[in-house]
Amino acid sequence: MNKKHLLKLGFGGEVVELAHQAARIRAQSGLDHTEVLDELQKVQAAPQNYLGGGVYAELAAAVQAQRQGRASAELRPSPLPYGIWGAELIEAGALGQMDVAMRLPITRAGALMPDAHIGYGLPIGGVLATENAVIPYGVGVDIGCSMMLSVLPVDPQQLSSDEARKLLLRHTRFGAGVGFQKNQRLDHPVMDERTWQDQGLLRSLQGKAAEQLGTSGSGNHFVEFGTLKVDSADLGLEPGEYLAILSHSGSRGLGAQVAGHFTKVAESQLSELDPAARRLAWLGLDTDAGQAYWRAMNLAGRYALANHDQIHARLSGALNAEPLVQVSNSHNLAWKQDVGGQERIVHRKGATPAEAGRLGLIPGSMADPSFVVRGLGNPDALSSSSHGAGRQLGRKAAERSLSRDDLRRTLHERGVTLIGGGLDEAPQAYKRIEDVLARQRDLVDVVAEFTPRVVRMDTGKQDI
DNA sequence: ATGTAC
Repeated sequence: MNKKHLLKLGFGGEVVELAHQAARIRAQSGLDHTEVLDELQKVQAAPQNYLGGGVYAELAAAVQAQRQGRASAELRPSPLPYGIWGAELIEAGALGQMDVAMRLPITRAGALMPDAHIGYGLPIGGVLATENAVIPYGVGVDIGCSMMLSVLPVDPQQLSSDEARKLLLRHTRFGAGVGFQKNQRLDHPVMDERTWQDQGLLRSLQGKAAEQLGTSGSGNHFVEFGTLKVDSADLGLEPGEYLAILSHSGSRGLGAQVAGHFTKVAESQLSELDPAARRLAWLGLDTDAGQAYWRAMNLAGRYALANHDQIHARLSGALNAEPLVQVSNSHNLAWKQDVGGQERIVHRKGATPAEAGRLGLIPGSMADPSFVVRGLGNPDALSSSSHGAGRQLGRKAAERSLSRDDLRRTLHERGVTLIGGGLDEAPQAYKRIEDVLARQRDLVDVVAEFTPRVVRMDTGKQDI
C-alpha cells in the first residue's frame, strides 16, 4: 500500500496520511491489499457511516471536514450586487477584481469608490463586508495607512516656504528602512501596549517598530505644510486661513510584515480556493490565526496613527504652536460594523470611513488641494468614501509618459515647493480630485479645503 | 508599501 493508491482513491491533501495509517492497521490485522482498498473506498464514498468509532473514524471525520471546507471555499457563480460611485472613472480591471470579491462565499455586501484602481486581491477603493472572516489582502499591505491634519494657531503668511522646507528636512524621515536613532526617539504609549507580547511575530517586530515610529516611508506618503481655508465656522474654528500640517503615512515595516505573514497563512489554509480569488484568501474570526491577525492588524492601525502623532508633534513643537484641532482617519483597515442589522467585518482598502457626522481627510496630490470632509453615512456605500483622487496612470506609465519639466512648471505655477517626490507621484498621474469629489456628493460633505505649499515625499536625500 | 529573500 503506498500513497499513490490512496491518491487514486481520492484521498487528497492532509487526509492521505490518515488513510495510510488506517490501511497499515488493517493490513496488520490480516487483510490483503485489495480488501483494504475496498474498505477505504467505502469510507471515501460514505464517511458519515464511519464517524461513530473504529479504525476509520478519524479518517472519515477528516474527509468530511475537507469536503465542507471545499464547499465553503467555492465562489458564487455571479457577484452579489454592489454600488459603484463614478463608474466612468474606474478602469475595467478594478471592476473585475471587485466582481471576484463579491463572489466569495463569506461576502455579504460591498461598494466601490470613485478613486478605485487595481490592487492585490481587493482593488484599492474597494469596500467589502464579510461574515465572521477577515481578508488580509482586503486590508492591504500597509495596514492602518492613514491621514492626519493639524490646524495651527498661526497665520500661513508667517511661515516662509524656506523655513517650512527646513523644518520638514529636519523633523521628518522618509524612505524604506529609515528610523530614528535611540537618542532621537520620542515616547508613545502605543509602544507600551501588551499586545506586542501577544504573539511571537509581534515580539520580533517591536524593536524595529520602536525605531521607525514617527517616520513616513515611501511611495505616495507625504508630509506637507499648507493653508487650510475655513469658509464658515466649523471644526471649532472661526472662518479664516490657518497654517496646517497634513500627513499621509502607514505602519511601516510592522504592517508590511504582519500583512505578509497572515496572507501566507490564509492562502495556505485555503489552498482549494479558486485561483481567481487566491489573493482574497480569508481567516475565520473564530480561528486562532484569525484572532491573531485581528489583534495584530489593530495594533498596526494604532501604530500608524501614533506615527502621525509624532510627525505632527515634532513639527508643531518646532514651531512652538499647540494645534487648535486635529483630524485623522485610517483608510486601510477592517472594522466590525453593523450592516443592515447584522455585525459584519467591513474592509476598507483605500476608502475613508464616512459614518454620519464623522470627519475624514481626502488628499488630492502633491500640487492639488486636499479636503476635510464630513460623512453622510450612506448605507449603500457602507458609510465610506474615496481615500484620495486615485491613480490614473500606474507608476511605470507615469514615469514613461510624463515629463520632469512639466512637473517643475506645474509646481512653480501653483507655488508648491517639493522635497523629494518623483514623476510617479506627479499630479497628472492622478485623477482630478474635483471629479472624484463630484461623484460622491451623497457620501460626504466638504468642510474645508487645504492647499499645499511645501511638500516632502520619499527620495528627498537632503536630511539635515 | 516594505526592504529581504521561493
